[in-house]
Amino acid sequence: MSTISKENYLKAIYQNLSLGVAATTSKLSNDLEVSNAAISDMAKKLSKEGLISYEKYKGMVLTKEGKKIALDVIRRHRLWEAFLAKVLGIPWGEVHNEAERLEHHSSEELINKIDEYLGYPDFDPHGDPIPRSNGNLPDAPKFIPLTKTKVGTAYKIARVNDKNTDLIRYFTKIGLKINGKLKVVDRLSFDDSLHVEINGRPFTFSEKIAANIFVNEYNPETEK
Amino acid sequence: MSTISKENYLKAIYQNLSLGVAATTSKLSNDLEVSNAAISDMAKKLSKEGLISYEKYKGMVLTKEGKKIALDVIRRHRLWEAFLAKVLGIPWGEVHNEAERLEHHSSEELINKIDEYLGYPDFDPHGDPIPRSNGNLPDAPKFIPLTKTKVGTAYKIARVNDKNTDLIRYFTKIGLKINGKLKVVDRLSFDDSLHVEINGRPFTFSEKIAANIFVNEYNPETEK
DNA sequence: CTATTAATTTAAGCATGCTTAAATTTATGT
DNA sequence: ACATAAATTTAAGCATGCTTAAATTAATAG
Repeated sequence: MSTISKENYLKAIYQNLSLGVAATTSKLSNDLEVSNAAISDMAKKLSKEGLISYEKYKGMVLTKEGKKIALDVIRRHRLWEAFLAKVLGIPWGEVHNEAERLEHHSSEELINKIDEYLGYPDFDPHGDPIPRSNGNLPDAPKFIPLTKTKVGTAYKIARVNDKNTDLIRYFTKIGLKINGKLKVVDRLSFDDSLHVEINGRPFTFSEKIAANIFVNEYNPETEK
Repeated sequence: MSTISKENYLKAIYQNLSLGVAATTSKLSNDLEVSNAAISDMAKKLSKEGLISYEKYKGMVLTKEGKKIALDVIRRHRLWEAFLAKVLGIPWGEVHNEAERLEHHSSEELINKIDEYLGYPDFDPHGDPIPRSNGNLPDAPKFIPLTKTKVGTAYKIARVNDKNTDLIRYFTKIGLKINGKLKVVDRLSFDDSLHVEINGRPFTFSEKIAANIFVNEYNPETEK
């Protein structure tokens, strides 16, 4: 049987794997803020239930069924984020924490109603793609980490990491928003910090901040 | 510390006491669908935490603090019901089950946003009063159970029990709605079944159904 | 290649909130 | 009043999902 805890484990495994990061015991221990022993324990259970495949000391991979559950949890999470932001005007930096709890307590019918209400959106307020009810992700260009962009080039801001409320508040403050334009002015090789321009104003991002921002090619034709 | 389970116990105790029903072990066991032993167990814990006062074999009473939590859970429940019905158009018979889960997973900020969005409503879709954020209940005339009404009199439908989806679906089907008019035509002494008129159409309610409907005086002046 | 370090797993234990079965207390009928 | 029934509590046990500490396996440096 699936529980809140198992949903969270599956989601965390999915999110690591989808970023190309191995779902190891220590990585998950860090992500989920529980001990290594707890991860090891749960890995056995999820494996026995056929939701992950797991060999001792080797990390975890989702089975088809495990992936389906993970995507469903993510769907619920992102739809809640979009819904709360749109209807209640909750700031995009704060919807994550609410969604983190609500995602485990909503019927499929409720989630589909929210989806319908929002007009079947493809992305949540942070630019993350929302899995459809059939489990597919909408097509979208692959996100480019701001850390890997070219100096002198303009990009479209496509996604920010949804997990840090304070950082997103700062983004709001400086006018950084999804689908906005960002120009990479310079990158200091000393610390990989970035000089960028947003709405004509200059800002400097540490590498750590830049790692939370993702962009796409900027296409002046399709933008206003 | 308060948990989902404790919130549910406190809510159930409150709801019994507010109907003038003693919060005994067996009553709560029935309401919460757990064993008598579980109730007994929890009674000790809640008592130790100062949320109820409890003497063995004597039933439970909420302390001030326990009542505060109970009212807060009820507030969350009823605001969710109102919100889901209004925004998503979820039928009034179905919002209860969703609210039953969401009530335990919403921050105070979220609940207050919902309250604000709805314009600080006094009643939920079933006619139940919504506790305010300060813990007070809105003033309202006391509900009269349909079972205690006078034959030949017209009443305003004020509240229905929110717990039975099927029954509420039936109410919808026959045009029974909150604030609607209902005339008591006859009561059979044999089984206390009621003949009523709603929108000019006659219906018969068993006593069991009537016990789930509550009314107020009908005032033709204030009604349209 | 081996010693040391890092990562992971196993073992034992704990809190929560249930269960069933047995014991106990309270209520009821005559 | 007193036997019986009903209600309640106690006892023992279980599943979940954690913890810390010890044991084990894998990775890495020299």
